Amino acid sequence: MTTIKDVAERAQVSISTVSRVLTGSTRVADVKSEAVRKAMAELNYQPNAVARALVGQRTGMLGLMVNSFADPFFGALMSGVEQEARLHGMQVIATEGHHDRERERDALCSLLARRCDALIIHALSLSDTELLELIGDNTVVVVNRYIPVIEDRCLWFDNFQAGYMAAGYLLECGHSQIGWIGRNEDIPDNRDRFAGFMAAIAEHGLVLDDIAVELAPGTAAGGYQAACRLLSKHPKLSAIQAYNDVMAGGCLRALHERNLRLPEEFSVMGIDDVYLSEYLYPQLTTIRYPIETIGQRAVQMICTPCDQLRSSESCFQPTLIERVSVSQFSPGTR
Amino acid sequence: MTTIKDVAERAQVSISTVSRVLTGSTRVADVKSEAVRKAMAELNYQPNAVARALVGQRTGMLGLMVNSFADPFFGALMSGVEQEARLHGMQVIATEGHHDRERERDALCSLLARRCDALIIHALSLSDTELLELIGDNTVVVVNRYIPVIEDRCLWFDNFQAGYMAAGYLLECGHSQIGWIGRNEDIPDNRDRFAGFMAAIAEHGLVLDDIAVELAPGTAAGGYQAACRLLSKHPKLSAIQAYNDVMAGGCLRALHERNLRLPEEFSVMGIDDVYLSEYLYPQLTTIRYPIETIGQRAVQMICTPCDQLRSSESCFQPTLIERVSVSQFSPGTR
DNA sequence: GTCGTCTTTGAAAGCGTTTTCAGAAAACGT
DNA sequence: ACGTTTTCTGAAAACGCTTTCAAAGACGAC
Repeated sequence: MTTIKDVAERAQVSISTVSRVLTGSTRVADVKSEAVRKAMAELNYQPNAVARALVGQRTGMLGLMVNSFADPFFGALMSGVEQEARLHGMQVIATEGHHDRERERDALCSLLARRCDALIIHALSLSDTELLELIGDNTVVVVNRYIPVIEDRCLWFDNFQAGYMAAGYLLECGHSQIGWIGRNEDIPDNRDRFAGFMAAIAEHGLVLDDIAVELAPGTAAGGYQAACRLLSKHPKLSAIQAYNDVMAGGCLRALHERNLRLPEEFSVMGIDDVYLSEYLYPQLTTIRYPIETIGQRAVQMICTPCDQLRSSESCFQPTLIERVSVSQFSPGTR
Repeated sequence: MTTIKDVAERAQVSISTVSRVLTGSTRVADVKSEAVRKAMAELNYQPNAVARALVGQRTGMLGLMVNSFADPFFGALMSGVEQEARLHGMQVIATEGHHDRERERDALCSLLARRCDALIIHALSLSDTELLELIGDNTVVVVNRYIPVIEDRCLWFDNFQAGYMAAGYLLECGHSQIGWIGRNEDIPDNRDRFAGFMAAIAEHGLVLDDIAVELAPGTAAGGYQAACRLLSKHPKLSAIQAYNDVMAGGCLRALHERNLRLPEEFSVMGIDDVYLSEYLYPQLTTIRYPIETIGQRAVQMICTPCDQLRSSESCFQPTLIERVSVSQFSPGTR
């Protein structure tokens, strides 16, 4: 690798001068500046970002931790983050937490050891205390999670409202025999969505006993299994609300296998509005989680000076995306 | 940030000694070693990876460039890479190329400037020459692309065979009026898949004129549009082969809108076998592109000493994944 | 011609590590 | 007790860069 020294020698100047034309911090005589530029081009010189980071106390790297790269939800988050990061000249460095305490801890440590200028974290398995201890006084933005002590560094989604809105829509469509397919892991998202869901149900005069509930892993396969159990146990159901779109996808498969006409005979609703949901059949009616926007916003919080950052909500609100998987309840069609 | 110096002072030893217990390179007296360990714990010391990288000429970072994080195909690639990288104690640092020459160049330069120990590159827009010039003598693995000069650093997929296999399967099922939905960008993947497709068609005694072809952007929306055009222009079609699963997904939507019963009345086939395809309705019959495996293998090529690496194919072969979107052609059902 | 003011430059310190080198202390053999 | 190894340790150089500091020139004013 050619270094600044090589360039300096070739251009017959000191390394200080080369550094100056590199950073543009100080005026350099035109002749020398030109010579340096020529030497750099000839040697195909590329400044060593590692050395720069060491002396400048700034790596230009943005650490990002998500559960899994393969999940389209996190794909959207990462895309939002990378786009905005690039705008600010930052490089994303990413790890997977895999919803596992040890992995999340390791991943975070690795990011920290590499001295990222800031971290964007989506962690589910670490406790608030552990997380806070790990991040120390580093600049972070925590997405999809609300931690009181660092409220101003959190961006989260109103999961309660999402569940509430979903149930509300289903009820509005006339469904009263509704099933809930949730995750069997006790994570806040699941709790809040279910709580919102139940709140709407209760407001409507129904009680928990009217609701069929099945839990499974938060995957399509999980959704499929839960739906199968639900359908065999509760033949009178006319609609299912899934924890998220991916589980709803599995749920649809179970319904198709039973040769139900969708949405005429049965309605399904998701939450998240991931990439996938538009291509399911029927296209999934869902609640939008603006995760890409959250990613962009996280980067803005990090890269924009406080005074320029027009303050806005930290809690993102759900919006209803009406596609075709939910229809009015028509008694007796089934 | 606490540095090695702080630890040294606290433990009453020189920084050399601290460094030694850190790296474990030399024996250190038990008393001192213990003191150092204690000091590190008390100060919550984490060695600075930047400084280590500078002196050690090794960053422990694996640069990865893909088209887009949000695309499930690349999600799978990234997942494969990260898993294997973690096994080897490497950290992934990723960028998006967005299928754009400038972006790809910038992304690569950024990775190079950061002195990644190796690069895994998926680039479509850069020419072979440009790519070779950029990478210089860095360690790289190029995925999904064959560059003769660095054949031994390439991992690619037999796209021709994939197209050939797909058409073969469709023909075997009795279809003879087949449509092709391709990408309107002239990329090698598209060319090769189509060439393979046509080769099988020709072997079967059919000619190009028997084939309906429509091109569109390589997205679900593109697939949808192309399918709409195809169906209105060629009413006698009984099957469509799409460039990939995502386009096939859009294609299915067009078919559903026309109220065709699938797969009885119409068959659709994809290529890639991404995450998505299992949850389409009907579940997509496709050709598997083992992209996650390719990602893992790329890391192995980088991290495993040559002599230990049991040599294996650089060209990955497609396999047929029979799901339900393709059925035997039965004349007159439509 | 002398002085003060700018502009431009190179030397050197420093960023946080690892590693080489050589010296001090301990252990060993006779 | 003495020389010879062996073990352990700290000083210092190095990695490639930025930045401070001070010196050298250039220039104009008097």
